[in-house]
Amino acid sequence: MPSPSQALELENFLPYRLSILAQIVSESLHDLYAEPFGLTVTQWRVMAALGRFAPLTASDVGQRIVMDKVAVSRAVAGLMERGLVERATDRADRRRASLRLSARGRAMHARIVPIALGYEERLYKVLSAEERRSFDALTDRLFAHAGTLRQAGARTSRSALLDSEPPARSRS
Amino acid sequence: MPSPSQALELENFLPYRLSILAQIVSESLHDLYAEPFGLTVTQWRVMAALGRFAPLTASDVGQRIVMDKVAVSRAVAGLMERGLVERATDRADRRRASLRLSARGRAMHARIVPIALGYEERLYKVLSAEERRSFDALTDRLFAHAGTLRQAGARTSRSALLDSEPPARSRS
DNA sequence: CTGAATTAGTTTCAAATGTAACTATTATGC
DNA sequence: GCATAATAGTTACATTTGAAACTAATTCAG
Repeated sequence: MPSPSQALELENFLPYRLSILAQIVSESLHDLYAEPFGLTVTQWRVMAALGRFAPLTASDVGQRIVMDKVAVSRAVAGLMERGLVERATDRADRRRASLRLSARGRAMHARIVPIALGYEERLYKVLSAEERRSFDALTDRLFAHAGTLRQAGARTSRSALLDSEPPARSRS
Repeated sequence: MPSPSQALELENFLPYRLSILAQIVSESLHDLYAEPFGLTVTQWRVMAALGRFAPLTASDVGQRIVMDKVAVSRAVAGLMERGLVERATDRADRRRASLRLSARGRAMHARIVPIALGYEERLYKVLSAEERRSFDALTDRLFAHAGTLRQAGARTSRSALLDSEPPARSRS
């Protein structure tokens, strides 16, 4: 078996494959909540982050969902306009503001979660339970490894996601 | 084991995981070719498609790399300006134009391919050969299944990718 | 304390992207 | 053949997105 890799076979090229798989999945899911709830993908992710991890600052949200602070700021602005998110300025440090879902936001969140989980469930149906675990484990490792590869010579190094631990507050 | 899924754990939610994994991989790769070659992600994908599948029309390219014709048109315009791609109008059907890499384009392509494959190789190093095959097979199935799920109630149904067969020319 | 440096978050401006309209060419129905 | 429809591709406009500048508040050095 000579030269194992000389030609770039796009259809077998991992970055490309991941990209289109992620894209079709993300769009499919968006199709389910966009119209009934009027949320963009980023807005939904902010809501999901707040729904899961109680009060968070905008920066915390950004670290959670791998989104820069500008994107978070805009998504939050839109959500606050619609009364889905509440902001409370931190009295000790008035630069910060902790965010949480409002009652309306929680209600909407509660309606979307089953839709999202239902889609995931349908998608996963094509895999056996074991395959599913295997796939999760493999993506975890790929993700961690991709992060370390990126360190070597990258400007932005914001990583540490796929992680259920909070990102370690800078101050105690 | 009661209610197997009630809360949405973002960090374990497949669409989210796929999305950020694809994002970090795509960005890491882009870091490698963006600066030296001055290509956007879409331009590089067009070049990759042309590099692999000889002469293609703009529509063919779009089907190959899952990109709408406007995006292809713009990427091609940029590539032609730089003399990386050549266009030849089809004499039989003057709406069509077949695209191919120019000599310069082929030279650049030849320099980028090893970089791309090298990145893929480094990324895959975290998996054993068997895990790698397994991961590929699982993504294939997820992809195919995601496509069928999307059919049911989707406006755009452009699928059929991850496939090395050409997308069946409309005319013989 | 006072001034430089940090940090949280927003706003501004430019580039990228998507949708819809448009041009040019070919196919189809009658 | 001729009007209508369909197809390939581009252009125009409106929205989204990202990078950098900016505001406000806090920390840190001396």
